[in-house]
Amino acid sequence: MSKSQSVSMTDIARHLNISQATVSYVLSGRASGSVSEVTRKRVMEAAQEMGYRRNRAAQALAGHGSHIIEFCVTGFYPSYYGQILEAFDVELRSTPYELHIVNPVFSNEKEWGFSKGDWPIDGVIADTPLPEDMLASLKQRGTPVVSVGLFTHTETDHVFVDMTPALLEGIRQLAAHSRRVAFVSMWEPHPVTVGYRQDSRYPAYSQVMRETGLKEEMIIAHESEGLSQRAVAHQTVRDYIAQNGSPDAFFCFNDERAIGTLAALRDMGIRVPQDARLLGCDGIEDSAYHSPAISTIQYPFAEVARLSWQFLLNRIKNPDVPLQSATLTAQLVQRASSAP
Amino acid sequence: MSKSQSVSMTDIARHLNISQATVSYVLSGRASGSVSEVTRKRVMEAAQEMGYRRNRAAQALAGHGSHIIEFCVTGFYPSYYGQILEAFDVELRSTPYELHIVNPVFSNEKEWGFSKGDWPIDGVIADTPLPEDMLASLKQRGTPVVSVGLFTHTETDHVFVDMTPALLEGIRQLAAHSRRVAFVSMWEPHPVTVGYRQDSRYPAYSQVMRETGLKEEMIIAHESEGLSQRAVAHQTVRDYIAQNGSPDAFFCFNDERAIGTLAALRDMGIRVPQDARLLGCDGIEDSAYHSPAISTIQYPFAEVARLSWQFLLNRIKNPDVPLQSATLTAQLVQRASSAP
DNA sequence: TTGAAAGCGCTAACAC
DNA sequence: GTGTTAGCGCTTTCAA
Repeated sequence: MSKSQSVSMTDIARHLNISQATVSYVLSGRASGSVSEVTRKRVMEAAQEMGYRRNRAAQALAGHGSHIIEFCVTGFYPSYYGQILEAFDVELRSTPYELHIVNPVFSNEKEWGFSKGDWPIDGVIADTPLPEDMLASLKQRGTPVVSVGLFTHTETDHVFVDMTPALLEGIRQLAAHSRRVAFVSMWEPHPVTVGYRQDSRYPAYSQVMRETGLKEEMIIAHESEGLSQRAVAHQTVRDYIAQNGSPDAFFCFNDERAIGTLAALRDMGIRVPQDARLLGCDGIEDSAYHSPAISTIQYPFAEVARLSWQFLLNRIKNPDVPLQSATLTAQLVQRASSAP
Repeated sequence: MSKSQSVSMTDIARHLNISQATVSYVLSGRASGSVSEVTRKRVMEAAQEMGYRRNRAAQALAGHGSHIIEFCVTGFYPSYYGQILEAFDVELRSTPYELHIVNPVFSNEKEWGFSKGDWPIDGVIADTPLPEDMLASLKQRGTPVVSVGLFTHTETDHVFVDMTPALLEGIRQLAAHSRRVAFVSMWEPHPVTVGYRQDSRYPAYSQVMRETGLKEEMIIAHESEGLSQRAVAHQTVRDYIAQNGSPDAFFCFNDERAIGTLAALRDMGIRVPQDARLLGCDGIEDSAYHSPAISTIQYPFAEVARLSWQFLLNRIKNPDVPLQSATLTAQLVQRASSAP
């Protein structure tokens, strides 16, 4: 492995015959008031010429704060991830902080001696529930955590997205004109979880089925190695219909599955919305561009990013503020796919 | 800002009344053969109990290598970014390396004294051309760089994706049955660039227009603040058709613009492929799921990730290997949208 | 088998 | 104004 040829402050100091501390003062701009203009100029020029770049690892080690925000999320694709990441990225653009994306599922594996991502961090944003031990260790060391989305930890700062009202509204509309409303889900119905909020999609679906006296029809399109969510949904729904005939309404766990379902229906010659109606969830951009446009529950990407960054920054600057939490209410977006 | 409460090796050493070096031996697993089993056990247990986590900044500073791979790309969304990022993420999952995503456009701004992303890095993968000065400074310090995709630097290791054959094939097919073939582009035609490869979409389009004697029709759908690529294309193409009547074929700069164009055509009551045919570029997953399915030039995401990671790792381990380069040839994927 | 000590590049308190 | 000095948490000789 090649030795890194970086230019250090010491190099500049030696070159200029001054002390390294002075170089630090100038380059960090911290006590630059107490450095003569002449020296300042010389340092800046030397830094430029010699190609100096700071070493953030050293800076973080010596000083306080790394300006790293660890963003816990389970992938970069599909678009839900892309859109939430983009929203946070935009939010941090005008700050000195930067996103360090970590997948808690894999980073926690102790395969490499220790997990990836053990950088000194100033805070974490969790778009997915954190493992118990990770949460505990963050708490112990006093690292600010904001948890975000549908599965927020209730004991950390959080921005919760409440889909229940929109979910009930949307599924009720589906049910109002249908005999069979299927739920294209990701999982079998869940036992109730603790420590963070329960996913509200199945409960909402189940409630409406009870209200209307319709029978629950679960179509489970799991995560699958090497297959996209929409590909799995496509196939699963096609098989399901072949075996069971078609429901006349589909509520899908997310827009990915809604898109896959739409493809399946097209394959089977079932027209949307005339023969079967469709409701997705998340509000990724794609849902609006399909034909027919897919009705969905709109996740407020930008607002989530804005608010949670505000919470996090607030706590970084002032660790002792009381628990910050907010609830954003997702909206039902009616489009052609669910028109009665 | 709260003082970080982390447990250090020194803490463990003090607790166990041994030297910090020994703790390092055990915990890093480096010279663990030469540490007694008893000591090893005690250290491991203490580390566990006290909640030790390594400090990668310190590790990187003291040792060699940070295991950070800087991935230069200009965003997380739309899906092209998501898919390329996901492909690399998968590739690195089984290694101790991790991706640090940096947008060279913004990271290079010197607004905070220095740019973001000045971490010690073991290598960089560039999905977008790097600014001259960044490239020079990487070269100077001997950091391995692999440049990737359609705009590869020719003087670094690179994995180039050649779209030209597929492009020519696709556009020729479009032209063969049409009187007006428009190019829904991102930019006005470019002057020739140096140092890295020229984008081949306009040249291919232009060549086919010359071959067939058809007139070039450029529809420019720029990047636009706060509007997605497909939204801009949607609007731009709609306006264009309203003013100029409709071409009977559209070659689009990427699938995002193809999706936007498809929406515009739908708005205008122009049927695809009967009245107008459509060809996209990139091969993002979405393109396959639209109706009609959109023909496209398939970017080989997984192969690019696999090959370029191989190149990079190779050079990290052996800095003096001769220039590594490969060309992957993109394939035309014919789907309903361009059926004659 | 273990410990002492130097040093990675930087910050920050303090002395001159 | 500028230099001296002591770390930050870790790796890595070199001695013991």
